[in-house]
Amino acid sequence: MNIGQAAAASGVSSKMIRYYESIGLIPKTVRTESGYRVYSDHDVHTLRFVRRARDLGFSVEQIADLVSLWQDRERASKDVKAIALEHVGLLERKIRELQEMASTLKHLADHCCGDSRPHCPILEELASHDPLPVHAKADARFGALGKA
Amino acid sequence: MNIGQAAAASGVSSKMIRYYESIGLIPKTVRTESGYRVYSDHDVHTLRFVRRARDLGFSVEQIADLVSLWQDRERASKDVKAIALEHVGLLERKIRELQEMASTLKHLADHCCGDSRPHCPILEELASHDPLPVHAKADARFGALGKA
DNA sequence: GTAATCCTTCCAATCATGGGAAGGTCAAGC
DNA sequence: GCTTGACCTTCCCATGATTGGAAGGATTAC
Repeated sequence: MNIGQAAAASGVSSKMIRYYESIGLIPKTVRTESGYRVYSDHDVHTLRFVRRARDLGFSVEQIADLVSLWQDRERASKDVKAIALEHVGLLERKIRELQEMASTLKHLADHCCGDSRPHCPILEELASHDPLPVHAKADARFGALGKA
Repeated sequence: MNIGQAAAASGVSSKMIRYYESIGLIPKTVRTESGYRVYSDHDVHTLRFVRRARDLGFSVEQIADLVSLWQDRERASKDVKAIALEHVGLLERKIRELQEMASTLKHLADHCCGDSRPHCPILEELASHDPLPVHAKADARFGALGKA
C-alpha cells in the first residue's frame, strides 16, 4: 500500500504520516526500490490509533506514550489511565476558561443594543480600567482556537 | 514612558507590544533620539484595551476591528455586537468539542481499573476499528491546548 | 568610569498542519 | 514505446500568538 492509500484508510493525511515518521511517532516504513513508502494493514492500524488519539485531543507527545504502552504487553493500565486523566484535567481547565470568556462576553453582548447608535457596553468594558468582571481572564493563551 | 514601563502598566509584554506594532495592530510610537519607543498614558490605555480583548479570547484580527470601532465615534454598536457574538459562537463550538472529548475520555477512564495489569479499555478503544463512541470527534484540530 | 539594567533589531522555536515547488515513478491508453 | 496524468519523493514556507535569546547600543545608578 502506498502512502496515499494508507492515508485514505487511516484518516491521517499523507503529509501527517510523513511528519509522524519524521518525528519518530511511527517507525520508518519499508520502501520500494524507487523510494516509495509501503504500508501494511498493521501500519494502518497504528495510524488509525494515532488518529483516534488526536481526535480526543491528545498531544503528539502523549500519543507517543500511548502507542508505546499499547505495544507493550506488560504495561500497567494505571499508566494509561494516568495519561488519560491528566489530559481530562487539561481539557476541563480549558473548558472552564472558555466558558468564562463566553459568559462574560454574552453578558456584555446582552447589554448592547446592537443598533446603529455608537453607545456600546462591550467597548466600554474593554476600555475600562477596572478588572474584568468576575471571572473572564485567560491564564494561558491558546494558540488559535481552531479553524471552526 | 519606555516600553518596559508601558508593558508593566498595561499587562502586555514588551515583546508583544513590539509585535503588535509590527503587524499594525497599534500605531508606531514616537521614538527618542536614540531610538527608544515612547508611550503616553493614552497608548497604555489602548494597550490595556488590547489585553482585555485578548483575555476574552479575541483574535488579533478581531481586536484590530474592535480597536478601530472603539476609536470611531460614529460606529454602530451592532458592528461591535456582531464581532462579539461571532466570537461567542466560536467559543461555544470549541467548548462543545472539548466537552465531547472530555466526556468520552472520562467514560473510558472510568472503565479502566488503573492497576498494574495490562488490560485497558482506553487502549482497546483507541485500537478499535469502530467509530469513536457517540460524539468525541474533533472536526478541527487545535494548535496546542495552551500551557496549562 | 563602570556595572547593571534597560533598550534596539533580528532570528529561532513552539505545535500540528497545510501548501506548494521541483523532480522522479508508475499505470493506463494509444 | 511514448505520452499523460496521477502518484510519489524531499525541501521549504506559512499559520497564530508568544517566548527566548543573541549582539549591540543607551541610560542610569553608584
